[in-house]
Amino acid sequence: MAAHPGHVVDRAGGAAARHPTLADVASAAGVSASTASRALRASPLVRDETRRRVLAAAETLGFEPNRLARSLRTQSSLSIGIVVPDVATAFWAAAVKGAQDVLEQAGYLALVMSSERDPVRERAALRTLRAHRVDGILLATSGGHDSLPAGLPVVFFDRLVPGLDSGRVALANREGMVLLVDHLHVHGHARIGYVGGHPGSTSADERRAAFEAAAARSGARRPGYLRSGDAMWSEASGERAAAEMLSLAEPPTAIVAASDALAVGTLRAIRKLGRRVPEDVALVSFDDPVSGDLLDPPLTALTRHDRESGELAAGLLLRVLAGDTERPEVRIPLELILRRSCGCDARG
Amino acid sequence: MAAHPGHVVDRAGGAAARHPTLADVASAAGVSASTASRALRASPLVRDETRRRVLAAAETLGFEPNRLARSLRTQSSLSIGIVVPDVATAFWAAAVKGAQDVLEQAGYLALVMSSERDPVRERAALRTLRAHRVDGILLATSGGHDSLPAGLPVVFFDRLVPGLDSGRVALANREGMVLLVDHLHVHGHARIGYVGGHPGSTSADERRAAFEAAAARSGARRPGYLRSGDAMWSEASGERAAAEMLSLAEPPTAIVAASDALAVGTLRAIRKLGRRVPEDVALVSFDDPVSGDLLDPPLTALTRHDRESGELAAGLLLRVLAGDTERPEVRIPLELILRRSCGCDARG
DNA sequence: CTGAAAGCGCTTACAG
DNA sequence: CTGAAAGCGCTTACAG
Repeated sequence: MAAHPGHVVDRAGGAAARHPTLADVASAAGVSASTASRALRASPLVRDETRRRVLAAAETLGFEPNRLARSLRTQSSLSIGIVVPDVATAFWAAAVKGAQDVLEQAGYLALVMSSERDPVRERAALRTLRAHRVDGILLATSGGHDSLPAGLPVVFFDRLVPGLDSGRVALANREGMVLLVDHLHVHGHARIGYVGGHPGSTSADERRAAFEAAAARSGARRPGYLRSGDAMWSEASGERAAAEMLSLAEPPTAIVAASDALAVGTLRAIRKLGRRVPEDVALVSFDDPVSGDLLDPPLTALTRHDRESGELAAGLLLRVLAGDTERPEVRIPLELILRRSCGCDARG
Repeated sequence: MAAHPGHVVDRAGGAAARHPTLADVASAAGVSASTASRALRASPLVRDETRRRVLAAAETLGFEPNRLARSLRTQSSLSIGIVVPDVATAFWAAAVKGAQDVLEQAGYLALVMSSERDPVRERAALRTLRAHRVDGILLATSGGHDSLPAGLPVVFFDRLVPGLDSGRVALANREGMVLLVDHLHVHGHARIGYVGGHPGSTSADERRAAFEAAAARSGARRPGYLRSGDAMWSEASGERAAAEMLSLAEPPTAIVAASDALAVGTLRAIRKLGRRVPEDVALVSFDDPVSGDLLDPPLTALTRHDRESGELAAGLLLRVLAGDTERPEVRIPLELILRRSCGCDARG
């Protein structure tokens, strides 16, 4: 398959043409490999005229330095691993993009992997990343953190595991939840249900705890008002949880959904039961869903800061790589967007 | 920053601990590096007892073979580059995920980059990928294909450039558009407007051409009925285009939007003008938007096949890498989802 | 300012 | 079945 060393393959043929090497450039320019290397790396040790010759040779040959060889020699891959539960989920897609942008800006290559919420696959991803000798890792963990590479800087984001990291970034889950519940109190609701994320992650646990604390103030806690979706926080699981809650003898008059997908599932459940939002049940969502203002009714929710999560995490990691010894925990503040589903009559 | 060779850094210290090397494993197991390598790679040339000793040594040392060194030596990186306009866009996020899954299944690492729809950045991404010696590329091009690495297998997807590739995958744009327009004809519409994607990409051009051909059959083509959004196919640009169209003296009675974002923008424009869907203007969308069934009104649209695009493209590339010489063009068929925005009274 | 030499961590003919 | 040696493509002290 691959060309045998020394056996040059026809460029027109099916096999890949051999990449020109530094030695090729050097001999074309009539200098040694050392000099060619220095010229390309803009070393001050090389004469201008020489540098020009080397650059010209590199240009005509279409030379692209082999990063693998360079990394091996310099003992630094200039690459960063990013692992998230699922890159195709809107939140992580945006967060990863944000992180990748700041990393590439700084000259790093991002290696992105999905753990599929499986600790085993997360461990496998971490191993692969280690095999590629990444200089650091951005991790939204699904539980594989028992095998964190020792000595490798790791910044946790969205899903935290205090103690083993080089920094942490997450949304202000508690404060955001308080915003939501307090607003429902303003509308006079006392029987408030909760459709939460699957316990075990930072956001699921923090949001739920904050909900319980805030809802306790309205004094109306009922068994069956506290429910959770599945590990994927899927729409379907939110729909199921909401449907069960709404079938109680005394159903809640308002529901807080802990995420966009859960909110959309809840909305679907309410719709199927033939109830109206917000007249029969008010609904607020932690994350603003896609086109949240165009849903029927427009959803009251917290602002999204998806990109920012990734950008901040990448920024922290970069600082650690630069030698900074601080290991801060950063929280991203959220704001309430008033629309119609809570009972407000705000225009979209 | 990096540990100097030979200078072992304290594991507890801030700097990264040196990775154990094959030589470390070999000496721990009391064999040569050659034998250690063979044992780890499951070569039949090594005695069972020896293999066991090597494996045990690797285990205790936490040895993870350096892929960079391996790739350099074997002249095969086992990595594939994927470049798309924007990984944070739902369609590409899903397509990339699909591709990544099949590539990883086959033992490849995916290197994912966004071109931001900029040919200059696309070229830069391709150069980076070449520097990392990827074995092949999956490309949803934004125009940087004048510098395609010669001899490297490239499979185009979603955005095609026939001729220079090793295969192509795209949605059945023409057939899908015909489905949409024909359905509007069924509802009796003769004045049909079009909010399309920015010209220059496969999907924008094919969809528009198909629309024009299909709409011509209803005989009612008006100047001003054919509009385009911006290069990002953004909601805002769709809203603008739709608003202009609806301000015509004789506005269309139905609109076809060439994408989900464009459709959502169009919906927003209609809403702001105080018109009703479908009573005043019917609306159909090429791509089904997120929660399309929960919008007000639920949107008639074509089924999504986001993941599939990536999976098929990756599959084609894998086949090329395995030596297959076919260079097929694959089209993914789309189906119509009838909801309310077209005038049907289907229940969500 | 330039070049010869060593070495990063692997794999793989080659010889035994 | 095992080991010594060469080499993948770079970078960087070291000597001139």
